[in-house]
Amino acid sequence: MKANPTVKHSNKKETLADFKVGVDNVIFSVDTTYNRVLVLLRKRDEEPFNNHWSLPGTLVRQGESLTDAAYRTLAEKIQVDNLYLEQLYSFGDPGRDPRENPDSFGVRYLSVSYFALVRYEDAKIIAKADFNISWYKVNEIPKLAFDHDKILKYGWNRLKNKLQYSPIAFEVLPPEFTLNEVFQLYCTILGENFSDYSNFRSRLLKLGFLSDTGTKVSRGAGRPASLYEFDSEAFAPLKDKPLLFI
Amino acid sequence: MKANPTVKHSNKKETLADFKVGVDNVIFSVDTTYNRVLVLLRKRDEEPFNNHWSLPGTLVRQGESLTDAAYRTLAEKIQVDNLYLEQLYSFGDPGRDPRENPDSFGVRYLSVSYFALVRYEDAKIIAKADFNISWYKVNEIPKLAFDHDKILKYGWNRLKNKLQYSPIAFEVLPPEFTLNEVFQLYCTILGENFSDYSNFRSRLLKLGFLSDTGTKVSRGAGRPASLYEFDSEAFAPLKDKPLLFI
DNA sequence: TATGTTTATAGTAATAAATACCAAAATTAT
DNA sequence: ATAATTTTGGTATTTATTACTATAAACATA
Repeated sequence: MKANPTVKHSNKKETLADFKVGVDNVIFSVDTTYNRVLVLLRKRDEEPFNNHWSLPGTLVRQGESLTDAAYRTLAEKIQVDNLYLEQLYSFGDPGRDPRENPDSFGVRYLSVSYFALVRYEDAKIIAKADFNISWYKVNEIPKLAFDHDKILKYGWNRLKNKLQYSPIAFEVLPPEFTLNEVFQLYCTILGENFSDYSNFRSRLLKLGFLSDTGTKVSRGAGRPASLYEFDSEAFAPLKDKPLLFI
Repeated sequence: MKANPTVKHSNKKETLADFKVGVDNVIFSVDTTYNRVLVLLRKRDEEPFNNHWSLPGTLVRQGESLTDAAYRTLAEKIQVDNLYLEQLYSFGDPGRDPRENPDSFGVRYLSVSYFALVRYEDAKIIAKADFNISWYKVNEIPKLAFDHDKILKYGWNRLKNKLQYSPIAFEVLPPEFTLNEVFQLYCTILGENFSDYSNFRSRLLKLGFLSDTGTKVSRGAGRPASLYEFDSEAFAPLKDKPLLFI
C-alpha cells in the first residue's frame, strides 16, 4: 500500500493519510474497602506489544460510532450498572503505533481515548473471569504498550479535576449512600488531606442537591448514618455553571 | 470502494472502518474596539456543502501530526504573532460527512477539532486578503457545513470556561497591557456583568503573576494607566492547581 | 447494666475571601 | 480654571472557609 510516486505531488488527495481509528479506555474504579484507585488493564495477546499490559481498547468498525466502540470494549471486559463515560483526548501523531510503516506512508493509527469511572462492587466480578484483565493500583502501573502511559496520565489528571467541579462521584456511588462514603471516595482520589470530614459535609449539603432519605444505616460501631440520594432536579440549575464545589 | 461481501463476516479485520482524519479549527478572536467575539469562518468552494460557511479545516496528510495540520490550516488563513491552540474534541460518528457511503461501508471522516485564540490586531490583516475567509460575530453565525455548528458551540463553551481558570487571555493580549484591557477582554467574552472593574483588578493583582512595568499610557481622557506584563515564572507554581481565579 | 469507644451530626468562633461602594490622583476636554 | 474621565488605592459589609467543640446514637465489653 504505497502512494504512486508519479502522482505524489501532482494531486493533493494522493498525499492524504489513511487511518484506522481505535478507542482506548482509561477505566477507573475506587476500591473503598482498601482505599485505592484502580485502573483496568488488559494483557495483550497479539503483536505488536504482545504480552504487554495496555488500556482496554478496540478498533472502530464499519458503521460503529466512537462511543459505541468505547462501550463495546467496556462491555467485553466488565459488567457494570453505574458508569460514567466521556471522551478524553485523541492521539494520532505519526509513529505512535509500530504497525505504521516507518517511511510514513501506509495506514496510520489514531486513538480516541475515553475516560470511564465505574463502581468497583459491580465491576470486579467479570474482571475476575479473565486473567488477562486486571485492576492495577493507579500508583503501581507497569510500563504500558504504545503511548498508553501518556493516555493514562491524561485520564488520571482528568479524574482528579473532574471530581472537584462535577458530580461524577454520584454516578458511581450506589443510589443511596452515606456522606462518609462520599468523603472516602474523594479522599481516595484526591488524597487524605484535601479537607476534613466535618467541613466537607457542610459544604456538600449546602449545595442542596443531596437529599436525606430518612433511612439510617449502621456500619459497625458508631451512631448510624443517614442515607442520602443525588437529586438531579436540584442539581440542574448548577450544571451550566463553569466551576463549582468541594 | 466496497467491502468484499464474501469475506464480510469471516474475518474480523474486514469489518474495520477506514478513516480520513481532518482537523477543524474553532479560531476565536476578540475585537476590543467594538467589544465583540469573532470566529474565523471559511466559505467552501467545493462539494460537499459548496458555498456554505464552515470552520477552517484540512485533511491530515501522510507523515503529518494532528497539531501540524491544525497549524497549517491556521497559517493558510491568517498570520499571527500570538496564539493559543489546544485540542478540543473528536467527532467521528458515522454519517457526519456526506462523502461517506450511506450503507456505512467505505471511508469514514473523523474530525479532530482544535480551539484557537488569536490576537485580533495581528490576525485581521491576512483575513482581508481572501474574501472567502471572514470573521463572524459569535452570536451571528450562519448555518455551517457538516456538524460544524456543534463543534463551534463546543469551542465557545471551552473558551468561556478556560478563561476563568487559565491565563489564556495573556497569550492573546499584547506583551504589555493595561488592566482595563484585560477587563474588557473578560467582559466581552463572559458578559458585562460578571464582575466590577475595581474588584476584578484587586483579585487579578493579588494572584501575583502580573508585574507593573512602570510605563504609563494615556488612552484618551483620564488618569494614565500602568502597563503590566505577564510573569510566567510567578505563574508557574499555580499552573498545576486544578482551578483558579476570576 | 454501666462505662467507654466509635461514628454521625450540629454547631461556633476565627480567619479569609468576595462584594459593594467610596475617594483621591492624574490626566483630557471645554 | 473647571468639569469630566479614568486609574488607583482603599474601606466596610457580607459571605465563605477553616479549625475546632459538643452532643447524639449506636456498639463493645467488663
